[in-house]
Amino acid sequence: MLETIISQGLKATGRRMTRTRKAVLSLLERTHEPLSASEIFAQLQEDQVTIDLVTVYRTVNVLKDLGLVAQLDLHHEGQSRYELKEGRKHHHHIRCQVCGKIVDLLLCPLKKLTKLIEERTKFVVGDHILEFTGFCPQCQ
Amino acid sequence: MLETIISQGLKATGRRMTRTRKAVLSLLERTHEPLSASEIFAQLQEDQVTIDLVTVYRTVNVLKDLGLVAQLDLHHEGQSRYELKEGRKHHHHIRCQVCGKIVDLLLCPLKKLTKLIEERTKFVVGDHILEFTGFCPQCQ
DNA sequence: ACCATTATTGCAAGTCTCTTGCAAGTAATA
DNA sequence: TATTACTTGCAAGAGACTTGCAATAATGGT
Ligand SMILES: [Mn+2]
Ligand SMILES: [Mn+2]
Ligand SMILES: [Zn+2]
Ligand SMILES: [Zn+2]
Repeated sequence: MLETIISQGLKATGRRMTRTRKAVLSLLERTHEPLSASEIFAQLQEDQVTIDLVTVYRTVNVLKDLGLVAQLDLHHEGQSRYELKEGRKHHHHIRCQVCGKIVDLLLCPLKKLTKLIEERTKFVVGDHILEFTGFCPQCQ
Repeated sequence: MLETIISQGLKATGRRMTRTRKAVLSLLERTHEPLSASEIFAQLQEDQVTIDLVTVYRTVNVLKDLGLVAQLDLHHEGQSRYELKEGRKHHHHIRCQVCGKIVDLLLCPLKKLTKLIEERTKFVVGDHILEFTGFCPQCQ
């Protein structure tokens, strides 16, 4: 169970499992789009969970430190989004530029390209971001 | 000449070529890395050009509207960067996570993938962003 | 070259996302 | 249950970017 896995990660780094961390985790677990801090905050308010926006930021940063959450900076959004990594593999996203809907692209075409780039640039390639925008079926 | 091309674009949209716009353009023209607004501001100060940071923001937005400048949102940078599109083709970037150096990748591997994504997601794909991070030759 | 028109600029203030300081609250361990 | 130290909420701050407005300057016609 996710909460158990994460409790271990927290404990291993001298941190504690708390009411608010459980609430953020459970929301991320049942949501299938990456959420921004303010969206997490708003949804938890709706769920009658007492939490401060500052705590949301601190919580997603802890989860990111533990490697349990990915932080996405989508083009021109001006805010980060967060999604659970646990149990999902590396992937990318496409976002509708009309309604904002975000869909997982369960692929990554960049393994070979990375090698080519390292040869050409003499960089050691670490990470990459890849994101598509367009019009979703409803907004065409 | 670039300034002539751009004067036409400005005029066609009821805008004017000004001292500050010339200064920003000439800086972007002679710079080979994408610049942030504050970098443009700082460099112009150094060049003895009197300009306000607000005007830099307004200028890059005008140039973006005219399709003459690309706005890049690099991962976790927290600020946008701008580069001239005029005379350069679509490409992507790699950034050194130590020193911040940004290098052009004169390639784009995403033509075929776009078609696949449209089939799978039923989105109409518009644009994409692709960026690599890593360690440049000096910082390894 | 001058004037009238209207876009542009600089300054101040505002917005938005995200971070930090600190006292009060609470989880973990014995 | 008592101790310890991590976590929280509130207030304040930082940084990127935007907006309101009066002063300034580019443009086009004379
Ligand atoms: Mn995803
Ligand atoms: Mn470039
Ligand atoms: Zn990938
Ligand atoms: Zn591309």
